[in-house]
Amino acid sequence: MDDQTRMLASMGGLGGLSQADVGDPDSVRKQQSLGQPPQDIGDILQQIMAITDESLDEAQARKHALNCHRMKPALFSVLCEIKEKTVLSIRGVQEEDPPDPQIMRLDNMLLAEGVSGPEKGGGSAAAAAAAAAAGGSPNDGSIEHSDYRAKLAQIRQIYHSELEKYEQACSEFTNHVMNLLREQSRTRPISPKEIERMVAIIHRKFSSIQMQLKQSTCEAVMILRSRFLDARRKRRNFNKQATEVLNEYFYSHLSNPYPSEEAKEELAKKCAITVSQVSNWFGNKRIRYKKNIGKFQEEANLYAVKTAVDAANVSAQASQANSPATPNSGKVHRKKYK
DNA sequence: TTTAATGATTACGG
DNA sequence: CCGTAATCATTAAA
Repeated sequence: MDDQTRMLASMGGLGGLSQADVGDPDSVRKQQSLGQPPQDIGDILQQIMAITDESLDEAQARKHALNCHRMKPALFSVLCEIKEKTVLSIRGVQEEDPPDPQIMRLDNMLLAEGVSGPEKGGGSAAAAAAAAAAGGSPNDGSIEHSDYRAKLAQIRQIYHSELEKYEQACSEFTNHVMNLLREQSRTRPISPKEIERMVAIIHRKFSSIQMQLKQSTCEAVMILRSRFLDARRKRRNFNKQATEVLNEYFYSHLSNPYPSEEAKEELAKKCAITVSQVSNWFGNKRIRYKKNIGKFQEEANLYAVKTAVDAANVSAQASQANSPATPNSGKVHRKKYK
């Protein structure tokens, strides 16, 4: 619109309103070559320039009259041509820009998270894949997962409704502007091409607004993911029996508390946790024990006598060739390593 | 509500 | 990848 106002201004500057040599010499020459007296052109231009000073009704009538003037098509095309030359530099600046990498990244992510893209099927599948890929716990994952899915669906719904709102607003605005420009093209040199360009500009603006929506949606998804998929936020202490098994192993191998992969697997099975959880536990235990042996002395003694008792039981049972009950007696595995 | 315990993650070295 | 050490975030205890 800037160019249009400038156009008017320049016309006003050139005009002198009643002079015969109004406007670009080119245009005058063209008009003359069409066999029209220059005075006619000047008169029309004067009417156009004066239109803003008239009352609304007068202006309306004047516009209609001008639009029906026999000179209108020729004058219109000439003015459009002049204008095209004037705004050429501006138009060169923003041509078709290639797809913004930023928005492509956002789009890809939204698609991957199942926020945009096809309907529910794809979405939940993506969510499931994401949850599984994060090394989810097979245990209580179902509850969290359904919760996660519900939240994701909520985000998706908001996203889509917002998107729809934007699109509607965009088309509404576009229509409005198009109608306005079409109406104004009765008295101002606005070519269809220019209207097209304006529409493109509007779409660009709206898509940049949409990018903000996508951005914030992505953020929301990331937060959601970190809340539900980051196990730190959903930590559950191991149950009593599991820590007992782990501690038993730890204190009975205090001189070398590094379970082999095999041993880890067995411990994991016994404790109903994953191998990596066993590794985490031993890592934490070792460092914390080392850091403050005194604090763990009591615990160490406790498990020492425990294993001693167990050992005694085992030997007693072995001597009796009997072992039906006591499922939780930590069988001391003769380890082969070292 | 403050504090200790605890499982998980991260940074870094081998 | 495995381990250590520091740190985070949550849970249980005070």
